Amino acid sequence: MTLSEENYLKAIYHLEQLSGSGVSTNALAEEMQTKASSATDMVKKLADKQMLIHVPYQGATLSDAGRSHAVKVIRKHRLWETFLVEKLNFKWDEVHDVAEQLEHIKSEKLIDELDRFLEFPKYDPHGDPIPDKNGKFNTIEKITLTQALENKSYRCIGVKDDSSQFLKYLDSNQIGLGTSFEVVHKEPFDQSVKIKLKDKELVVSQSVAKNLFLETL
Amino acid sequence: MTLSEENYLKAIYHLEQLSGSGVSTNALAEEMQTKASSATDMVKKLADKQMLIHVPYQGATLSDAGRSHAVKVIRKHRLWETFLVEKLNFKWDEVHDVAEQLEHIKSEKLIDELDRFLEFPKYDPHGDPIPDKNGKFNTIEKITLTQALENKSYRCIGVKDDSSQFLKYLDSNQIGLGTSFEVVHKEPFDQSVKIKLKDKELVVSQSVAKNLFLETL
DNA sequence: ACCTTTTTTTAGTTTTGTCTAAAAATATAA
DNA sequence: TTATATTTTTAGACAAAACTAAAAAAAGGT
Ligand SMILES: [Mn+2]
Ligand SMILES: [Mn+2]
Ligand SMILES: [Mn+2]
Ligand SMILES: [Mn+2]
Repeated sequence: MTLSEENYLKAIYHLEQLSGSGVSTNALAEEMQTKASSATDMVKKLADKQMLIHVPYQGATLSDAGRSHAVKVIRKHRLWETFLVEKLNFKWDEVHDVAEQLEHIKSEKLIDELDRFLEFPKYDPHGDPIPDKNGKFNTIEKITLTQALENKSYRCIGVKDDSSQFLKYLDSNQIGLGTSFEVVHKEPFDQSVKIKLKDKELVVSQSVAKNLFLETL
Repeated sequence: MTLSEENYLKAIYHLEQLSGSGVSTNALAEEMQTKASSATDMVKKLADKQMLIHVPYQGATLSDAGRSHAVKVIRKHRLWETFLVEKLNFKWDEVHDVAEQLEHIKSEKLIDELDRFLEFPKYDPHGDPIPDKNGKFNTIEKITLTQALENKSYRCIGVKDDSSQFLKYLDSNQIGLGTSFEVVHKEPFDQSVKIKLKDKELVVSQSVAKNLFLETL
């Protein structure tokens, strides 16, 4: 698998998770920031390599081999992100781009030893589950802040958007993984949410609310 | 700098160190395990990018920018090798191929934090000096076992050949970095050397002797 | 100096991954 | 159902990095 093929596999895996079904050429091109014709080319190549099934005009569906490889790349990405934060003083908004490079390093021993070195972490710095050596990982149900109820308390356990912009916004408002707060008010007009954390009140927009994963306290 | 350009820069740097002068196209092709025509293509490209000076039919000489970049890649290679051995339970014969991949990861913060995490090591697992952030590194004079004198004692401080084959040979004979021994006899007929280490005597061939770096005790 | 061998460069091709433009298939909507 | 819009695929081109084959330059030997 080349670097490019791995990135496409990861993108297809991601889109399959979101939609629950096959992945359209346009959606894939959009996700990969490229043209539909390029996506078609790669889908055909990956179909040749038995990584997915492609029915022309009907989209692509990962094979077991393709899904397994995608999960391996995701495992590497999340382990490296964890390493960068835990050992190399990176902030959670600085790790993604470097992990995008590191996830393509080829060495089974490297990644398994890294896993051991980090003491087999279950979640990465953004709250995403880390697949183990066999590709298994936790999928606890997470709600977003848009789904939370007034006067109830929650803990932040993940982010849907892991862009540097969003993460820095959270930092500047003292919200991180593990942060607990109470939902004070949900504004019907613009779907903004007022929360109380550490005795401070804060209003967050809908764009923020829908990207915060919570667990009920 | 692309991965390929970086590998060529490293090779040219290496050959310049060995010969002390400019690098011929053939030597470069040999080092890179490729054809002379490919070497010419890349030398021209690197000359365009001001990484080296190329006089047709006269070979290539690194510019300051080229040498500086080569040293940066070498710094990364050696820091990663150190990380693999110190933290991830790799043996010294297992690190090279993985480091060849890791040395191309682009992130200044990554490598400087790795350096700090490893507590600014001065030498890699093969005894090669690690350039610091500014590209400076120790160049202590090293002799090879072929140059050692009878009835004198030495300590192994490096290897010239870092192939897995050679390193495994050393392992199986209990020779590693820091190992001390006495030179018992130098055989004029075939340049083999008999040494005494930990009360055991061992005869090593000339091929072995010329790849072992020593310091006088 | 002249011929031969070796080294280096040039010219043209291949593969991978991208692109634009155009054609074909599918979806939508009057 | 038929026209229109959208999506997807095909066709052809390009850049990077490799290759082979051939031409050109330099080095060696007599
Ligand atoms: Mn990430
Ligand atoms: Mn992550
Ligand atoms: Mn090495
Ligand atoms: Mn080394």
